[in-house]
Amino acid sequence: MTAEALVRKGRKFDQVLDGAREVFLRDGFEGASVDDIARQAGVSKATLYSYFPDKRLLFMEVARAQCQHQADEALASFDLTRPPREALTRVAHTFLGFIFSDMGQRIFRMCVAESDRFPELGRNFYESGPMVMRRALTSYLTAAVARGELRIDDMALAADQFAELCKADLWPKLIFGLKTRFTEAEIDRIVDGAVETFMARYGA
Amino acid sequence: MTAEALVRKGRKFDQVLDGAREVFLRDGFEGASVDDIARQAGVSKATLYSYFPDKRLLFMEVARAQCQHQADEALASFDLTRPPREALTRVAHTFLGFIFSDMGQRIFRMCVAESDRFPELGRNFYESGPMVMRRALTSYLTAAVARGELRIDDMALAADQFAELCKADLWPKLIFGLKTRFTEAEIDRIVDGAVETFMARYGA
DNA sequence: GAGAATCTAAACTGACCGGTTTAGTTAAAT
DNA sequence: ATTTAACTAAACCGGTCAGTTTAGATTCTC
Repeated sequence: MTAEALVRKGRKFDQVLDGAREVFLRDGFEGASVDDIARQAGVSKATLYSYFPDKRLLFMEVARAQCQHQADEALASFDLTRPPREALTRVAHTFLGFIFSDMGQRIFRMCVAESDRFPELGRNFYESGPMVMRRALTSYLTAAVARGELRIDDMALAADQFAELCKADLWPKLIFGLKTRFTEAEIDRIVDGAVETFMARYGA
Repeated sequence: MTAEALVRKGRKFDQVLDGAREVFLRDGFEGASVDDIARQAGVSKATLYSYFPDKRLLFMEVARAQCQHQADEALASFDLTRPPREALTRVAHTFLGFIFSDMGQRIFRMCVAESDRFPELGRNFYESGPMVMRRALTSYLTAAVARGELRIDDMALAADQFAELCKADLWPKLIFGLKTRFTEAEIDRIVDGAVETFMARYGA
């Protein structure tokens, strides 16, 4: 008996989660039927219900795992030692690459839509979304200030401002369906503009 | 026969729209049942269906009207003649006052959630939401640049950046349910920070 | 290979929902 | 006062969905 057997009672646990993720992300919470999920997972409905007491908890688990996964991935490529313009440009591209991805959008949409039905979901997403970005940026900014490369009084505010600057123009267009993808040039315009504005305020 | 009788065939048209708005904003598109709407509107289901061929079109009409109404309201108080710090601070407070309102939030949530089911909805919201803000700001910035109070190369980018700066920190917390309202001090911190950063970049 | 745990397919329950219909009532126009 | 347009309440239809049950098949363990 392995350790996780206490939680994952059977061998098809992962199949269920994978199928649920796929269908939930495609159709949303209400749009996804449990029969669809079971079919997608290649599992009987009874098996699914032997793992999760109801649809709501299955959804929560999918969302939680997905947020976790993305937070980890986002944190992977951070270099605290580079000078501000370079580091910020790089962070911005990573950040946008994620929130503009199909997966990132779907998760955002789902969290916004369902976060009053599932208050935990919103909090969870915030923790492993905006909060991760803020922490990563803050620690970089702190290091850069210590090196005398930046001058910042309110570190958290500076981090949040930079994140917001990166979304200018593009994010609303994406989220409300006016565009579905952007050229390198469009992204560079925003990122360079964000870095420029940030440096104008906080550059040493 | 009045002019609007061609469109509003009967006397309870407004009742239906009012009831629909209330229920849709409270429960979302899927969550709202037509029976609920009819009950809330104080109207029979048959009457409701005599005005609108189906639930989807009723929803679209409610959303359209609501977006229009808010766009008009937002544009009311703009003073193109004031100096940047004052004008921007004022715009920021108006802007935040709206997007932080209960109504503003609900509409945003609804548009995000349903804008792949109803592509028109997203576009409509964008036109009478972000786009209105951008146009208003752009025209102010243009005037201020002409007066020599600001120096801006990409007007649209500057406008979008300012709007984004105003949402730093607060907006994600609100939208993901970490907080439901903010103190004056919390808002001032963000608005002042936004104006400061904007002026650092674009001040003449 | 026996027994226990896990899984399956499919039928079923009970509830809800969008939309229609019916038979009759209220209000407005002439 | 009569006609006509708008409205009502309630039953009804076809369909979907979450969740349960059943009877049996598969897989794992020892």
